[in-house]
Amino acid sequence: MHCKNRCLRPQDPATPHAVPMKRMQMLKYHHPSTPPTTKLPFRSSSSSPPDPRVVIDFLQRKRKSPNNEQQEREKEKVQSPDEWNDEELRSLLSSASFTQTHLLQVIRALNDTQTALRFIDWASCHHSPPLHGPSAFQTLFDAASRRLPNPHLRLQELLHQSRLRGLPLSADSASLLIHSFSAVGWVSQSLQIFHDLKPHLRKTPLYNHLLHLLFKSDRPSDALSLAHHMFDSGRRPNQVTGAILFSALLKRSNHGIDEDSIARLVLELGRHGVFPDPVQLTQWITRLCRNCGTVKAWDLLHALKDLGAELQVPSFNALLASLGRERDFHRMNLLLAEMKEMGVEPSVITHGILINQLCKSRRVDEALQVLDKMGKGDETAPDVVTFNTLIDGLCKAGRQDEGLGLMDRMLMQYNCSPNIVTYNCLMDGFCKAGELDNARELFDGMPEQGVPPNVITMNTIVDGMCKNGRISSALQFFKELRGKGLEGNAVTYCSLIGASLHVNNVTKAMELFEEMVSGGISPDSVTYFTLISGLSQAGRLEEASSVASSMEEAGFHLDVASYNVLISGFCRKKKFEEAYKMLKRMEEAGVKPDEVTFNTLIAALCKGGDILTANEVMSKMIEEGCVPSVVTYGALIHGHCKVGNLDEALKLFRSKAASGIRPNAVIYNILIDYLCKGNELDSALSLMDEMRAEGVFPTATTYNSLFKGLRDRNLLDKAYELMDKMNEQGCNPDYITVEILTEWLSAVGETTRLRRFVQGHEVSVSSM
DNA sequence: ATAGGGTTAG
Repeated sequence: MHCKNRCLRPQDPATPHAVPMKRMQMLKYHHPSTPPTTKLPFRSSSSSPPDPRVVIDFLQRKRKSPNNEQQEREKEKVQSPDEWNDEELRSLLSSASFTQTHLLQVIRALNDTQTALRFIDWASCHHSPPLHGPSAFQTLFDAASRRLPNPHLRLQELLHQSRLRGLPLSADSASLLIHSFSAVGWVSQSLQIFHDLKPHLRKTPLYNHLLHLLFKSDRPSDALSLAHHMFDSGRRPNQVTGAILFSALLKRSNHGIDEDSIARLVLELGRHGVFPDPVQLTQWITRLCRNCGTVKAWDLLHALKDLGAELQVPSFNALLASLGRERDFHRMNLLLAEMKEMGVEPSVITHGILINQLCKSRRVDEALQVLDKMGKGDETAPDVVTFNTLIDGLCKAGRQDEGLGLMDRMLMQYNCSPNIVTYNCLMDGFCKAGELDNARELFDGMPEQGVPPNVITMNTIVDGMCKNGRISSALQFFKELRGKGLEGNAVTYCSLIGASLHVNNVTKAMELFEEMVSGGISPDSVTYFTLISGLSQAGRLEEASSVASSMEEAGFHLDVASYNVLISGFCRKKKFEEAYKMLKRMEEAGVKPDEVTFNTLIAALCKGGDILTANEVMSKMIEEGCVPSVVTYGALIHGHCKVGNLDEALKLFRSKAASGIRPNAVIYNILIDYLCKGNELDSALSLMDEMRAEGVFPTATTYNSLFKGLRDRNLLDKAYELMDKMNEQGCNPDYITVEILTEWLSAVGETTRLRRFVQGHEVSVSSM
């Protein structure tokens, strides 16, 4: 009786000891799915099984001890079972009750792997029923994994032997091997084992282990594919799967991966009842909002809600805040209604988000109403952040006095102490309103309230002083605080530099810049822009260009606005070559010229009377996908006026107005100015009427042009009429208005009317 | 929840 193809025949004369590899790979072992059909003849019917100990002794006694060379050679081969006296071993194991279990006991008890392998091979052929190979190897793996040190090396060798025999791994063997290999970082070996495993043996815990391994090995996208593979093959995730995926995918290091794919994964887990905890869900929502927009986050939240996930206020808050940032009040209201319906109580944060949104939308009174609806003295009571939001809102709406009042109220009615932010907001409000003294008073009171000023406080006041033209006070204040240990930062210097440039004090600006850099404060992109813009406007293009170079050297890229400001500077100096060079540099740097870039060039060309080239640039503008706007046509209209072609200017004005481009005050002002200069005062006046009829309010510039025209013709009464209109309309005269009228009205002895005008009273009635 | 800029036509 031969066991062809199923086992190695011990009597095969060609290969008594070493079996060629090809033959080896043909070895087929007994496998549960392919039960042996052949019955072996040497089964005895009798008696109890022999003591496994006896078998073990036999196996070990009979085993030849091969020399090292032989051992090396034989490693790659399945050991021939011929080494034992076949008949003797057969009779030893012939008892019918010597089962698979006993065989495994024998294998387990054999200390020596080589002997064990030989025995497995023998028993797979000669025993009846044949030994089940995968189980035998599982026994070997199990034993090897317990022996220290380096069980993984022994397991690797055994795995090799198992593969040589074409044996599939049992689920337990695979799990054991994967655990051992992954513990020493053998990721691809672990994956290979998993891959070779029959799909029905790939159980959830094994998936979990590999998912964990892949994340630990910094292969998040592989982990993600494995997870998707898991779901696709119908394997159910459990809580552990969820715990691994949720926490790993929220880590900073795993932020590169596709959010969509993650969202799908979260949903898939949810379908199996595995949900992120409320904190994780909130983090997901925040991240989805930031990276993919609120719609994705909205969908996820609602899908999870439908799947029965536990939803808590913070998750809603995250979504509400993001909807607020997008000004999506409709969805905010829907979500709030849903919360109410689900019985999720809004928290202080929820109310804070609402208040913040209302304030940012300039609806401060409604925000104050929300405050009144909140609790007092319980956990739904407004906190310092709530008050700060409101105070800031009031200040930004120019209601800084009410802000101050609210600061008192928060302490008195809510027992809530103002903090540094409260003070900073209020001081900013006073500074922006030009009430520097009030700001200073608050500042001086801070230490005794136990709220020491910080760098934001300093910057707020420094900027306030700068914006109110008090640069030397600002410098003085800065110096004073430095003496008290407060250090400035890029923002401090930015305010000071910007203000210096604003008053054309380039020397001071550069000095401050030097001081800043030598003080170890790195300029940021805002500082660079401030410098470039200020220097360009001051006509210091060389310096501006060199700052732009340092900006690039510092690793910042110039943005469109920076290039535009430089181009505009060169244009103002009529250095068109330089302007075009800058345009080229900009394009080379990959920054696309925008509407402003083209308008700058067109305006400069028009100003120089080169309408032809201006039109060419406008064609390029359209080619590049930019749409000419009111500003573009305004520049061209100005160009036509400039070269004395008022008719062409009006023609363009009419045609563009007809095609739906609404002229603005600037365009009317240009035309009115040139009409006045061209002695067409009546047309100018009727254009102003038209302007009003179109809903465009005349500005001081409009009136200035007309006053000049009227003065040249000495049309006093018409001037009084306009002065009244100006007052009625609430249009403040600027210094030019005052200059023209002062000169004209004093010359004709009508200074009273001028005074009344400046004070805002009616001037045309002569009974004064 | 707080601080600095935002370019073009009169």
